[in-house]
Amino acid sequence: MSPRLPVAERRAQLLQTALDVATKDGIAAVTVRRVAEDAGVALGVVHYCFSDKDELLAAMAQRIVDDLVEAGAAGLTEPATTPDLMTALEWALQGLWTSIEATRDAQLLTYEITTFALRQPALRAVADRQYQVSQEAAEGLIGIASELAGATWSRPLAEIAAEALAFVDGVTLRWLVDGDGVAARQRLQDFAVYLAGQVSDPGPNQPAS
Amino acid sequence: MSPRLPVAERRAQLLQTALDVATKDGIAAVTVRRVAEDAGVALGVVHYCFSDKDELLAAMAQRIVDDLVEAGAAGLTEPATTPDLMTALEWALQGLWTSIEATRDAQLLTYEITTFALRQPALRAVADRQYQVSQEAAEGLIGIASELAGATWSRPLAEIAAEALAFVDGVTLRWLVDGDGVAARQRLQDFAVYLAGQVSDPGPNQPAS
DNA sequence: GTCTATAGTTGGATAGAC
DNA sequence: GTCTATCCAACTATAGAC
Repeated sequence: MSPRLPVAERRAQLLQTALDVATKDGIAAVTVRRVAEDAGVALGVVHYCFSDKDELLAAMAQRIVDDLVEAGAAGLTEPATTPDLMTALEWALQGLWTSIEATRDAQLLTYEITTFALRQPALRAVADRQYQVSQEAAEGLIGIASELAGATWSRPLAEIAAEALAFVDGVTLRWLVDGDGVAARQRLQDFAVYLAGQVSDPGPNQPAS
Repeated sequence: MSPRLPVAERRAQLLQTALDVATKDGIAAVTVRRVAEDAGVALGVVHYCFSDKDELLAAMAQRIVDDLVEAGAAGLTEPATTPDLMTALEWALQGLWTSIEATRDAQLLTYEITTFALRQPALRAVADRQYQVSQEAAEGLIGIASELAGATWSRPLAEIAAEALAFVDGVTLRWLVDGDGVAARQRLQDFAVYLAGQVSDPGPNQPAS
């Protein structure tokens, strides 16, 4: 059925198939059989490319984190005009939310991966790295927003970013349950106001009052 | 091995065993076999008490939610003195955190249940109810704190509580990964400061300056 | 009414064919 | 080097014994 392929290409194909399955039906639906079937290869081919199921899951988790890095970097394009801090933070959070809302299943999957990784000692590093990457992305996003506005934080950027990350996580999780995107956006808006207050120097660009 | 028992008692026993398994090893470890084995009964007994595995899982989710209600109610005891708003909010959040920190596995399980329920159309109501209950608990806790201080919120209590709930969720999730309880407590402390600013009337009891 | 013994399904892994 | 055919373990569910 499927033509003979070098192992590296097969691996990539199977990894993508596994991610498709997980995104669509959850991590519990990822079985060696299901992946083989969806990819159109025999069962054993998966075990030829991945020593066991755990290696496949670890590769999936790694890919998701890598994609996160890429998406985070892509979202950090600077606008032409120079906004005040609150406007910059609103842009950052609303832009972030737009991409979250467009990838519901992928968001749900990241929470599944996190809890899954926390239960499996072998995947502990995956969860750690997931947050490390998210933390860096948050610092990048908030750092750029404050640079645009020329503002200076009154507390370490890392801690500001950690709080923002926690809030976005919580808001996203609730949105996954209640589906209320309007409420989620409003909560992020409120949080932008809070963040904008965490500065020692608000920068040169102040909003018209 | 195990003596004959009326179905209601068996059901309660098996439900508790299932929760113990899930708390210890995750929801994926909850199999009909494992529950039967840990409870010391034959396999079929579980199917006699629960029509199928889904009913067992649904019952587990319901029990967790019920326990949440109970724990929330228990935490709402009023102290003797009358604090200012920020002190009251700190008490509320730090007390909440103490109970979260003491039940790490149970916290992880609630996130697992949430994502699990979101993947299973039949359990959709479980996730909804999980948040409904949490929301009510949050409103209760924050409502009491502000009543103690005699403060009046500038926005609907429901929305204040929703934001606090989101933040606590996010902070807890991260703590599950990085284990940094000190950082978590500090984040909740910062959030208490934010909340204390969300009033139209801070109440009669002001902190000594 | 309660529990046991057994059937049938799905899953992970591997020896060996090409 | 790549893939197929097969094995064995673990699971859910039920028919029927006590």
